[in-house]
Amino acid sequence: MAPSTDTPTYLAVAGVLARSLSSAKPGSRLPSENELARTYGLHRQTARAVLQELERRHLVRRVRGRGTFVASLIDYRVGPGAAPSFSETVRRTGAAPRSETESIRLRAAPAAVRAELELATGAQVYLISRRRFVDDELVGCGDTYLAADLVPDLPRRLHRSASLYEALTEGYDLEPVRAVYRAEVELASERVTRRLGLDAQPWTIATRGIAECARLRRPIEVTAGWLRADVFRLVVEFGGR
Amino acid sequence: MAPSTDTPTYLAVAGVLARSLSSAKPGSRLPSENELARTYGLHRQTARAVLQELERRHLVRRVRGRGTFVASLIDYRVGPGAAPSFSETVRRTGAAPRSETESIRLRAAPAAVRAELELATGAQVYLISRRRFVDDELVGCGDTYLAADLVPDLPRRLHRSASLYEALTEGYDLEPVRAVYRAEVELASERVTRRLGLDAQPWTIATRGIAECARLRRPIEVTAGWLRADVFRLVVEFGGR
DNA sequence: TAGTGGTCTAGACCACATA
DNA sequence: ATGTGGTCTAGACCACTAT
Repeated sequence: MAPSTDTPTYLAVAGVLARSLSSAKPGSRLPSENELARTYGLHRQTARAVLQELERRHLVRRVRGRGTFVASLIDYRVGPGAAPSFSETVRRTGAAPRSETESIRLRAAPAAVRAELELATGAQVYLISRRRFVDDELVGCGDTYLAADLVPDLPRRLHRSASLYEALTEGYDLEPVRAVYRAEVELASERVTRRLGLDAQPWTIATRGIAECARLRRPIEVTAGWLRADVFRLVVEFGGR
Repeated sequence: MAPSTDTPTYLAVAGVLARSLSSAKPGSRLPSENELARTYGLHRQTARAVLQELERRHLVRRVRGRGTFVASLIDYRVGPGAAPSFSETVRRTGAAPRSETESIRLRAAPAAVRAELELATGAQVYLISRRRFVDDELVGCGDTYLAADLVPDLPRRLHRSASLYEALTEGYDLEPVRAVYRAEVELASERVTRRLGLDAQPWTIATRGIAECARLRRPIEVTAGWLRADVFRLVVEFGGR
């Protein structure tokens, strides 16, 4: 409240709140902008700056009409051994992962995918669009391209909330294994922003992978995914342990 | 200027500027907040929001008293083969890297470092603090711990702007090779924030590595580094190409 | 309907960099 | 001395979510 030194008021208050947040329960609500302004004797815009600073640090998430809530970062570990699994990553933190198939569409393979899957010109692929949730909060989305001839009748056999991996292994005897994997931190495109239900383009962990089937000795799927970078933290590890 | 639709003014103007930025020369100056307000007929705070939005997207960097400047992101590629070199990474983009030794201090090894370097209790290490520049802009900093017995007389033999790697290979016949490597995106600590000369804690790519010497068959150095995430972009790659 | 966060204007003072 | 970005108050309207 009293800016005794040169450190700005909103950073001072943010520091106070930040310290108290470390022991707060994820998902619990913070004071609103108006409450904060009242209790610290600030203008609403200054109180707002406090909460925005906490949001910038990924300590809270704010949603219009509802409030400001304590966030908890999930480490998204990437190593030479294995590409990370969304569900396992989330479950390890004690939260509840959920994946939902938005749509399954049959279409001619785009050129890039055709090259990666070693398909002939005009070959068809299934494009499977999915959304990822943590504790029922939408935190990511992804697309998978599958050579259509390998998974006949897929739309009927993959239901909305089923695991794609399980469908492939158990339904089609395909055992996808990651051959190429790439992850980077990037600003969401407008399309991904819309899919995530956000206004402003969020930073994301963008992944792209090609999986092969050992039995068939050929690449069978291409996946691209985006996870909100204010929910997941990219961690890379080589060697050690 | 005219909010014909529901998309806010500051995002509309930011979109216009963002498109024009893709063909702008990195380092060149954007209009100031006041100029922007004048040309678009906005209040200064709204013009400010425009430039802050561009900063949030890492398209520009702003510095108090000087102005807003076009930024250029540098990919910081990490793969199973090799840990990236700061200098090579920067040089490949056509920019000018520079590393500067801030200080070299002799001290008892901290417990964590002692374990990683397999040193006896009370063993001494050199702590070398360095700063990283791109085109004379401070973009990172780092610390290196070296077992003191391996590099006698180091403070006199490593000058301010020399390469530490070259000093080790040519001056001491040590050939450090990365054994363990870890990179993650994290908010800078207050200490790192100060070293980077910033007010607000920036997001950084934080790295930590242990290097061994093949000849001696033992770990010889521990390094920790922080690079501004609005200057570098973390990219991880496995397999392929 | 009340409360939340999101946007915008008006106007002020400040610290800092440059000339 | 001027211009830059950084902070702060005052007060307004809006869209969205809950009840």
